[in-house]
Parts: sequence; C-alpha cells; structure tokens
Amino acid sequence: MTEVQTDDVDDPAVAAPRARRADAQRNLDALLEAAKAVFAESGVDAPIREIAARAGVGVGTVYRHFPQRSDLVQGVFRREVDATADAAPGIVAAAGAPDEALARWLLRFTDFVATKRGLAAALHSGDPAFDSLPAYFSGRLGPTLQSLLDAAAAAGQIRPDVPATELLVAVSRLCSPGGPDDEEAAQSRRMVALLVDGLRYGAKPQDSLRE
Amino acid sequence: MTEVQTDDVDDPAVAAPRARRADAQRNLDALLEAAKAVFAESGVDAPIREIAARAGVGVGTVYRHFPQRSDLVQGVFRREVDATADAAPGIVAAAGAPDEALARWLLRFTDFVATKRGLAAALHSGDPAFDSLPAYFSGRLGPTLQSLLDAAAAAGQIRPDVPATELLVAVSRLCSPGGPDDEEAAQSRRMVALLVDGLRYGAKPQDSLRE
DNA sequence: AACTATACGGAACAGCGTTCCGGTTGGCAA
DNA sequence: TTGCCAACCGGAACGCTGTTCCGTATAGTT
Repeated sequence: MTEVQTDDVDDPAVAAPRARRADAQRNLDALLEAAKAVFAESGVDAPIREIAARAGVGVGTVYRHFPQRSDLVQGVFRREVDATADAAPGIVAAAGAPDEALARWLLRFTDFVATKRGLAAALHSGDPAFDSLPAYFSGRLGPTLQSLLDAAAAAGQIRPDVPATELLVAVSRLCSPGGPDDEEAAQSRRMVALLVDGLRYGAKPQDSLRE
Repeated sequence: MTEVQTDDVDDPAVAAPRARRADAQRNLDALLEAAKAVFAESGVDAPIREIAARAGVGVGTVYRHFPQRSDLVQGVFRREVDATADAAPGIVAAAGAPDEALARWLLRFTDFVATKRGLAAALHSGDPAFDSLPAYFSGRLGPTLQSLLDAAAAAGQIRPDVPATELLVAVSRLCSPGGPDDEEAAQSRRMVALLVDGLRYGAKPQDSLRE
C-alpha cells in the first residue's frame, strides 16, 4: 500500500537495493487472499499453517512476509478497505443511477464486513498494533460513501441528511452478528437493501401515498 | 452426574453416594489457591501445567476437578469474592471504630481486585460461561460494603451519601491499571486510603481547619 | 486386616507458533 | 544466450500448549 516510488532506474540517487522479485510478489498476494478467506471463516486466531497451505506456500514464507500475526491481519484489513473504496468508481460507471450505485456499493461493503468479523474482536482487544486501523477505516471509506450519498441526494433520490460515518457503522452492525453461513449473509443483505430504501423514502415521501 | 439412587441401605432417604475424600478436598483447595496466584501474575490464559505444579498435583487432577478452564476461573473468582465478603465481620471486630473497619476492608478488597486482573478480560470476552459472575460480584460485595458504610455514617465518621456500588467500581478502577508488581500495588493502596479520607472529610469538614 | 471405590500422577498424543537452513530460482551481467 | 548470486522458498525441527488415558496409590469402610 505504502510502497510506491520504488525505482528511478536511471537515477543514480538513492537507488533501492533491488525491486521485489516476481515470485515474492505473487506469494504475497496469494497469502493476503488466503488469509482473508481463512480469517473470515475461522477468525483471526486461525492456524498459520492453514493460511500457508491455502496459499500454497510454506510457513517460512508467511513469516518472512509477515513476522507478526498482527502484520498479516493489518495487511488483509487494509487491502480489503482499499479494494472496497476503489470499487466505487466502477460501480458508479456501471450503475444507471446514483441511488443504484449507492445501493450496490453498500452491498459490496457488506461483503467487506463479512470478511472482517472476528477481526473486529482483534481491533478492540487493546493490542496497540491495531491502533491505526479504525482511523484508516473511516478515513478511507467515509469520503467514498459520502460522495455516493451526495450524488444521490443531488439527484433527489435520497434524503440528504444522513452522515456517511453513521451509515457506515449502521451497516456494519447490521452485518456484524451474521456468521459466515449463506443464510445470515443473505439476511444481512436484505436488511441493508431495506436501509437504502429508507434513504429513498426520505427523498420523496409523497410517492408512498401512491399505490 | 445422573447415576444416583444406588442404595438405601439403612437410610431410606436420599443417601449421598459417598462423601468427598479428604485428599481430594485438600487438592481442590490447593488448586484454587495456586490458580489464584497464577491468574494474578500471568492472567487467566496461564498454562494449566504451571497451576498444577504450583499446587503440587498432576495435570490429571486439575482436569478431574475442573473439566473446563472456565470452571477453574469461576471457582477462583467465587472463592475470592466469598473470602472478601466473609472477612468483613472479623475486620469489624478487630477494628476500633467503624471508619477504621471500612478502611481496612477496602484495603482487603484491593487485594481481591489485584487477583482478578486479566480475569476482567475474560469476564468481558462474551463467553457465556461467565455470565453469572458480575451479578455474583455485586450481589455479594455490595451489601457487605453498604453495611460498613452505614455503620460509619451512623457514627458520624463519614459522609452518608456515597452508594456502595459506586465505591466498589471506583476502587476497582483505582486498582485495575496496577500490575502485579509491588510498587503499583502499594500505590493503589495509597489511593484507596486517600479515597477513604475523602469520605471522612465529608462527615466533619470542620476538623480540616484544625492542624 | 482386607477390600474397593475414589483419586492421583504423569506419560502420551495432537496441535500450535516460531526458527532455521539446504535447496531453488528470478533477474541481471557478460 | 549463458552463468551467477542474492533473494526467496519450503518444510523439518523444536518447544510449548491443552487434553486424554490408564496403571498405581490410598482413604474409608467392613
């Protein structure tokens, strides 16, 4: 995430020792992907070996990339937050209307929350290694959601007075009790959809008089 | 558990199968004592073997008396709560005045809180095995402290308007950050003593003018 | 004193985190 | 293209953990 400006190849100034090897990058990606899945279904205390096996690498590789378990947790968390935020433009482009984009993105956000259950426990466990995560969460996702809300509100499709941060935690809580099984996930999605309908209702209450 | 009603040899009433053997009772006591110490210095996640060794028994013995770890935690907790509450009459008898008894009992309570640090984390971990503990805590200790407060207030030695439950949590928090080391424990005790002086001050503010 | 239900101890097993090192390979230089 | 070496990989190995199991010892009764 924060590993930009890697090489100014023909610049003799502070030359990075060397770029990361391709296989290392591949394994790192596979590891984050596997950890995401395992964390989601077994919690953040899942065995390292299981994650390694899922990623098709040895445990040594896990420890080289993530010396501490919290490093792996943070990596997964940040990656998911980024992916969720970055999905917004594509969803806006694909959706026909701002309120539809909003609804779809919130559903996407639901998937994210499902990933991080159990992870929430780690966040509140007081471990200082996770101190920076909540700020990252709202800092990255808040503005994204706010822009979606603003667009839909400007189009007169939803009520304009619901803060993004509140909606964020509301949706989180709607999904948090839900386990990894399909039925509860589906239920969470229905509740989120209902919430979005609530936003729409506030925008044009006169429509509710029609039948 | 469910294999009773064996024989009504000479007592037609429900005769207990047999009493607990003396050595079993000894080991149970030693176990609770050892667990108390180990929990206090290493938290409730301390190795079972360490507790067993401290009690001078084998791990098998631990598991027979406490099949689950939570059983041991509960046992220690209840035992400590009981001991703290039961200490009150003796302290009252030994102390010269009600306010002195109050002060000494609160110091005694401080020792209890020191024991249960880390245990607090277990209490709030959502494990349903611990659901009954908070109620046991305030139900047992609240009335005890209240009677001490009432006695001291009736004697005009302290202010009468401080509820026992509030004082209970206040003292808990005063001690909670303190680790197991002697310096912080001593500091906690000083703070508690200061709190008691505060109670006294409210009763007869005119005394503070004397020197 | 003899007998038996009860209790004890610790070896044994399984699973975990973490370290370590011989073998492998990607990417650069020649 | 070929060769080289640093970077990287995999998994064996170690130590610690919870938990089970059973041969042995003993308290309490007859």
